[in-house]
Amino acid sequence: MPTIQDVARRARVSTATVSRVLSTPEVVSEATRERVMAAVDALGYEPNYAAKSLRTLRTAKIVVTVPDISNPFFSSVIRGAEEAAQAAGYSVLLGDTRHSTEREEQYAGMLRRKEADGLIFLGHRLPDTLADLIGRQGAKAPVVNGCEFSPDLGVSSAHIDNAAAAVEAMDLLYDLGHRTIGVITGPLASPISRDRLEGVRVSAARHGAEAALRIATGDFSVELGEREAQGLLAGGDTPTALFCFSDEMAMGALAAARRAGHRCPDDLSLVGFDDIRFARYLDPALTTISQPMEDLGRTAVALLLDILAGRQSAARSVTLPHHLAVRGSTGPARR
Amino acid sequence: MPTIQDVARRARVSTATVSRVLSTPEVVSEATRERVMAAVDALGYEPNYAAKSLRTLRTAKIVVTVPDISNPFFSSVIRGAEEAAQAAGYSVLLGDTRHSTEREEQYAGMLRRKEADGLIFLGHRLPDTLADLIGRQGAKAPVVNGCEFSPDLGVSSAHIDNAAAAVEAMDLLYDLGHRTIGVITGPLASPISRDRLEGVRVSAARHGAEAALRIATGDFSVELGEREAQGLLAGGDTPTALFCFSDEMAMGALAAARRAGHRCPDDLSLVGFDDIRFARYLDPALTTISQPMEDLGRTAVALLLDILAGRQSAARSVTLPHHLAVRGSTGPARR
DNA sequence: CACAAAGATGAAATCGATTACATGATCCTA
DNA sequence: TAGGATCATGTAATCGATTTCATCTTTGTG
Repeated sequence: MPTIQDVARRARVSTATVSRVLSTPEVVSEATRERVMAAVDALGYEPNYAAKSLRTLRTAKIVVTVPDISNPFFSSVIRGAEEAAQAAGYSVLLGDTRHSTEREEQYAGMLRRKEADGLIFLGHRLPDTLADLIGRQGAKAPVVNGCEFSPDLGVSSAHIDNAAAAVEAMDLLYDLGHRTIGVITGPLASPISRDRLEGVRVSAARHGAEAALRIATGDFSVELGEREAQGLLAGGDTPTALFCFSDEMAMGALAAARRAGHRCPDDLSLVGFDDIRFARYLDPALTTISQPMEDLGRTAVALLLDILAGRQSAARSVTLPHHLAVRGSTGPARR
Repeated sequence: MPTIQDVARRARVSTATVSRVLSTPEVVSEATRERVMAAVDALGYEPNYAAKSLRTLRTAKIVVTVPDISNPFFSSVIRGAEEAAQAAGYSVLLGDTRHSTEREEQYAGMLRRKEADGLIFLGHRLPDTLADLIGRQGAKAPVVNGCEFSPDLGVSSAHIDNAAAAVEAMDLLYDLGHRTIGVITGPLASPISRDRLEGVRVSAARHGAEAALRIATGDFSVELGEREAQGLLAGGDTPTALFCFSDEMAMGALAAARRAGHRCPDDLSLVGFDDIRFARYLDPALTTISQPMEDLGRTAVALLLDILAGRQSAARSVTLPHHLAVRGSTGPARR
């Protein structure tokens, strides 16, 4: 691999000039510039990244941690993040934490080692390492939350209005005449779940149906969606509608309902959350809250870049629009 | 941020000793080691990554490029890759190429800049940059293919026996009495598609049904699966079974079939490929070729690590086992 | 007890870039 | 035409680690 020295020698200039040609060509004379570029091309020179990074203290990398990359919601958010990062000259270090605190800490360590310039976390847990960092640097800490909103963390974030979305979903069901409604939440440790649950309660209260709520705790996975739905549909006073906090869980719930002999939407209405690519291909097509997943990723990156550029004094939280996509899985309650 | 100098000063030793304590503690006396570690802890020292990398010429990073991270097959492979990389002390740089040659080249450039030690590509296109590298270094080039097998590229790879898998899928359909069978392939530029198509033809020939094959070209996406299925089901001499080269396309095909009034599996049998997490939750549960997706990722990383460790002289290709998961979407042909 | 071997540590070169400062050449203006 | 301003380029310090080689101490052996 040729170094800047080789290029300098070949072009008969100093390394300083080579460096200038590559980063601030306008201060170099036309003739020299051409000579240097010729040498660069001839040798196939590319600046060594580690050397550059050591000198400039910039890595042009951001870490994105995610509890499970094989979850389509997260992979779509990552996709948006990767796109925006790439466009801004950054690359993405992927951290699949598999819900493990230890791995989260490990990835957070990359910031301390100057292995990355910033970090976006898509889960809800803020690793201790980062909490320290935020304690010291406040809003200047290069950390952004990808889709949850926890005002108390003091971290910028991109998210939708989860409570409002949940209200819309529940309102739809009540308007269709449902009374006894089952809800399968995500892990309650996550603010995203708590916000949605809050929305569920608000809507139920408004419709005087709080006592008719049937709440089960899931974890966003298709497996638990199936199991919890089975539980909800087994008891007496069976719900006539189910609201799942993720499309994956709705998929599981649909399978459970089918197995229990309920037809959707005739016997059971179903609402999901996220609007993953497959939602509309289910049978029936899934009514769901549509989140701008890629945009969440892009926005998170934009927030992080603002911090890295130093134009950010307080934590900002951006609320992106969502909408309720009404499809075939919801229908009037049968009496 | 404290540097190795700060630690050395505080522990009253040279930087060489600090470095030794951290990388080869056994050559340092007990007393010194403790003194140094105390200083490390007190200062919260972490070795600067760029400096280390500059000196050692190792980055402990591998690039994984993928045509579309939001595709569940790819995200599962990536998941396995990330896990294996992490376990071996490497981290993963994610390259979502969005099927763009330009982006592929861009990521390949990371190898030249020593921004990463190796690269795994999950698509089928080998960027020119890498072709050069392989031309120069042969099997020692730190490049591995993630799921396609192209012997002519001279690149190690991890994959299943796609042709054999396709034969099994088709045999199942013929054994169920189907004759006119529709096939929705992936892009024919990809060897993976061509191998599977070859398997399809072999099975058809064996059953004397080559003339009854109906072949459409898809791109692995749910959207094209739907459209191509619609086309196949519209013509005269409608197939009674469909074999799709991805579960996503099968999902689209299922939706198209439903819309066209075919019931699955009564009127139309359906076989997918991949066995993504959702396959078994479709209605009916999808019969499909089950690929060890995470294992493909892990194996690709293992191959790459072998190359990086210098214990690899010729390109190796590892064939992992697959199996045909027979579920509800296939049934006897109605006459 | 002398001398070699083994063990522990330090001094300094090195990796490959960037950049502050110095220098020399050219140009313009009074 | 002298003097400063402007422009182009070079010299060398610097970023923060690792590692070779040298030095000094300790231990072991005949």
